[in-house]
Amino acid sequence: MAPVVSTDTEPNLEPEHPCSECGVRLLSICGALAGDELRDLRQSGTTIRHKAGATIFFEGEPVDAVFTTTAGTLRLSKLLPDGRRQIAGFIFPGDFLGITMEDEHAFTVEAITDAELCRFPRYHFDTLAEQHPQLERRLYALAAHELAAARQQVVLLGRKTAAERVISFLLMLGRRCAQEDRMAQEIAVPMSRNDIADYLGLRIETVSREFSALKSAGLIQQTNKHTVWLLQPGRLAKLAEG
Amino acid sequence: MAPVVSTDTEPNLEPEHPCSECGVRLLSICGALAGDELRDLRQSGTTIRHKAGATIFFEGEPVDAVFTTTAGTLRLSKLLPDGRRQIAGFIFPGDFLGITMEDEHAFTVEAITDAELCRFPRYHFDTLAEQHPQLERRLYALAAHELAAARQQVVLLGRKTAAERVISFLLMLGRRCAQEDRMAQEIAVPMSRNDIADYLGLRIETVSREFSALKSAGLIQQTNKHTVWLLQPGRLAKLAEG
DNA sequence: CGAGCGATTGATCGCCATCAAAGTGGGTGG
DNA sequence: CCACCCACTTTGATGGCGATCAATCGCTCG
Repeated sequence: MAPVVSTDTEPNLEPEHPCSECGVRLLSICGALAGDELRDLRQSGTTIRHKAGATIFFEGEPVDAVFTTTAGTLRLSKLLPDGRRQIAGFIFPGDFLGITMEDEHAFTVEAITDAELCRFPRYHFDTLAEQHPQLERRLYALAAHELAAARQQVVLLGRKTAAERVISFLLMLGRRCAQEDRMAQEIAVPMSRNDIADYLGLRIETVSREFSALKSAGLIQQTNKHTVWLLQPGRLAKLAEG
Repeated sequence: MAPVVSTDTEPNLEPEHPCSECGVRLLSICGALAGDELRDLRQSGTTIRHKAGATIFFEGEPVDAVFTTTAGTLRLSKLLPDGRRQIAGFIFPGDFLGITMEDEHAFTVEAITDAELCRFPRYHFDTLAEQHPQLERRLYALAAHELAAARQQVVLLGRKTAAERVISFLLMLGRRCAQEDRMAQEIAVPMSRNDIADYLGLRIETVSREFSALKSAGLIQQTNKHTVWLLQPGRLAKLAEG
């Protein structure tokens, strides 16, 4: 969710080290480490792969590991007893998964697309964090970022109209792929209408209608269901805030 | 917002030290420090008082300080351009105010009741945090806690009905004053109906109606507008989740 | 080509917002 | 001490946005 903090310089790393090829290392938690510390972390970590739709962990399960996402998109969701579902956030490559002090997961995490993660046992990760202030600092920065994002979502859900929610959502996705604010921007929308609806506190039909309205207003354009062009980012940004 | 982490032992502290009398020290960020470090922090800090309704800082202002709340209740809010307001959270005595990596405040903070805070210049606080891993760790724990709370609010706003929102809100307040889960529990509700409405993503009339409904259902009881008894916590808890 | 699932579009409903008016209580000044 | 005021709250009547119900479309895969 958070457009993650990046480091300025590439720490030394022997070329054959598997993490050296990791495309998201510098974006994620691992960027805070180098050399021996990274080797420590790596040795405790395993790469896990999940098919689209698979569950990484369920709400209520014990928190015994943390993760770094290296590929794919995940969703963080919660079910009410009667089946209503709310998605609290999406997790993209480079995002860290494991900001909590609780013993149980408060949310379920599932793969939206095929996904790949690095899994680190929690006890080992906690120890490492205690030994490396810069890692702890990075964790704090990530937590602060996630908190800001969650509060933005609170504003969206509490006070925005359906149209504003959908536009805000597209702009948020756009910010992730942002290469200079281009006039027209192509953005990937890996999640289904259902996921979007459950993220925005709407029903699938409403999301669909809002997409259609944006298309006929000439504000967006779609080639297929998972690719959207933002045609007028400036106007969209205004509309997103009411 | 977060029922804050507490330490087990009271660190040594010379009796005449002003912080030694601080009722919330052990609950807040300062509990991570003792002796010289606490003196450092204290020397950089000033006590500030605000009347009910006063603004501590506005959204968009530079973040040049962090705060610990020692008395009173604050609200964290954001205005949309057309005047719609969303309250992202309430801040109670002991709560830390300043979890961010941004240069500008994302939210406005105002005093709901007369309030008292300890104000610490940011540069000094950041330096102190860098020098004291246990302080950084405490900050991380607080951030993780706030994140969990914010995501709970996301679920509330995205998927709960008006009745469920009001009940969840009362239970959240109840958890703050929780002395054993008593059969009937008295809770303080320092904020106005308007604040409650803007927190729950509802209008004031709806909040009022839901309070009335809970009263006639025998689930709560009110002596005055700012005191509520939870008569059947168990049933309320069930109703809060749908 | 047909089955099946997700997405779209249309018709109607219901919850909560909005509009309106009356009630309540705390504070101030006479 | 009381009368008045004003802001907040409560209650009632109506309306609208988004949910729900329903039908069709369109794509993917067998």
